[in-house]
Amino acid sequence: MQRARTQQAKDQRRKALLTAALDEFYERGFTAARIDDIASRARLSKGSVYLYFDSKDALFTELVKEYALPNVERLEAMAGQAGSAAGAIKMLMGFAPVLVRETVVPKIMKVLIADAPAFPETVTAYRKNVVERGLGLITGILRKASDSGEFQIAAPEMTARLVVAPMIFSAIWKIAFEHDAQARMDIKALFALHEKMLLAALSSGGAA
Amino acid sequence: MQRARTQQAKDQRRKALLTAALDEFYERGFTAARIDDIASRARLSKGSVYLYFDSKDALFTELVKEYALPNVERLEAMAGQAGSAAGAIKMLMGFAPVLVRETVVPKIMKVLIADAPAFPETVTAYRKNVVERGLGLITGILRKASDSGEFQIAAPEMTARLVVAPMIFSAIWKIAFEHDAQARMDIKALFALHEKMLLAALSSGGAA
DNA sequence: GACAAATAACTGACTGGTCAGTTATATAAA
DNA sequence: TTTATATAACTGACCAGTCAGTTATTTGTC
Repeated sequence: MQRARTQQAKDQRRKALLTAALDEFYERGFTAARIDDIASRARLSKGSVYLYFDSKDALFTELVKEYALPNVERLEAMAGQAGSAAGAIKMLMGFAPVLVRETVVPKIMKVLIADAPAFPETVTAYRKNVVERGLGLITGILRKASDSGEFQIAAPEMTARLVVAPMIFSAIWKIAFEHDAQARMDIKALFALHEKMLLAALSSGGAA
Repeated sequence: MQRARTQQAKDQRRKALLTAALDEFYERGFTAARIDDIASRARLSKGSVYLYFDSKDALFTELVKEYALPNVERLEAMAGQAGSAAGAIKMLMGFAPVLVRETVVPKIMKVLIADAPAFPETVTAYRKNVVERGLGLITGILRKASDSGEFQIAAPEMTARLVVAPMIFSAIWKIAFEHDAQARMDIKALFALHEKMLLAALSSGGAA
């Protein structure tokens, strides 16, 4: 095996190990996942894993830490661009299928759900830094829209959760069922409908 | 130890083992759960588990099988009573907090999500017999409402998924986050709002 | 009703296999 | 030649599943 001498090369190895770990944790669960398999996926041997991480636990917690933020930041960047709440919702509903189908988010979700009791601090950190922050973003948009008179929204925090719920639903669906091709779902259609119904509800005062 | 000599007593032991297994699988995950611990929870020794079940795997699959149906049936019974789609939705939204807080459904969900890849047939069976059947029930109600002119609903299957999404959302929230008291959510309020917004969207033609 | 024999539920020590983490050795690079 | 990186053989803890032995309960006999 060629050696990673530069810092850059080492970072690359580290990252390869993290994605390998995510895939193994995703497919087998934390306990059933073998360090040996994670190493092979990253084209290294087991011993080398311990050059980059202290333990299996460390692999897990650093994995979540590393993959957590980028997607919220992406979301925040997008939300900043939209002028109205309606515009922000449209943007979000366009982004949702990408989030579910093309990002690592559903995998992280599954891994976190599955092993929440074993890593309570990691889960709490994820909730605060990613979930609550994402919800807060949407809540803020809704509250602003309510203040400006665009919509009437009595409970923006709750409404934000309802905005987000179909994302969780479709991520879970994918995770749990879509290894079976028969169960595939038209996620774009789902979010197109969600957008329509949401805007209809908001503009007819359904959240007032 | 008192012995289970009658069939009834044996059924009771079996059931005790299944609920013990559910709790252990829920808290630790399938692989990390120890048969020894499941046995202790049911006040038996490890060896006795194998008098009632062939293997750890069997414990899992029979567990899901046994706990799956009753809740759909409960739902179907409730849905049969409602006259209108609006009535059915109100009923469902009243039942949802009970389902999330007081039934075994979120635990089963978690266990299934966590170990889906290890038990693909069990998961497929669950999807068909429980999830699709539950969704089908709601789809039917919506379709009937569309036919009778109560609401206009272009895609009842998709709409049904949006009706259900907040149930999954709150179940996942509970599973993942609520070991931390700080994260507790007002589920009743969530479903009250969902009901309002849903009915607003449907009656203003948001799903047409 | 008392006792013995038969039954079957139950137990826990044991086995075989697995796997996280360690370490002695090899080798690429400088 | 020295150093850092990688490897693979190794160790020890752990646990699913087994089975020989134990004992609660029932059944048969007097």
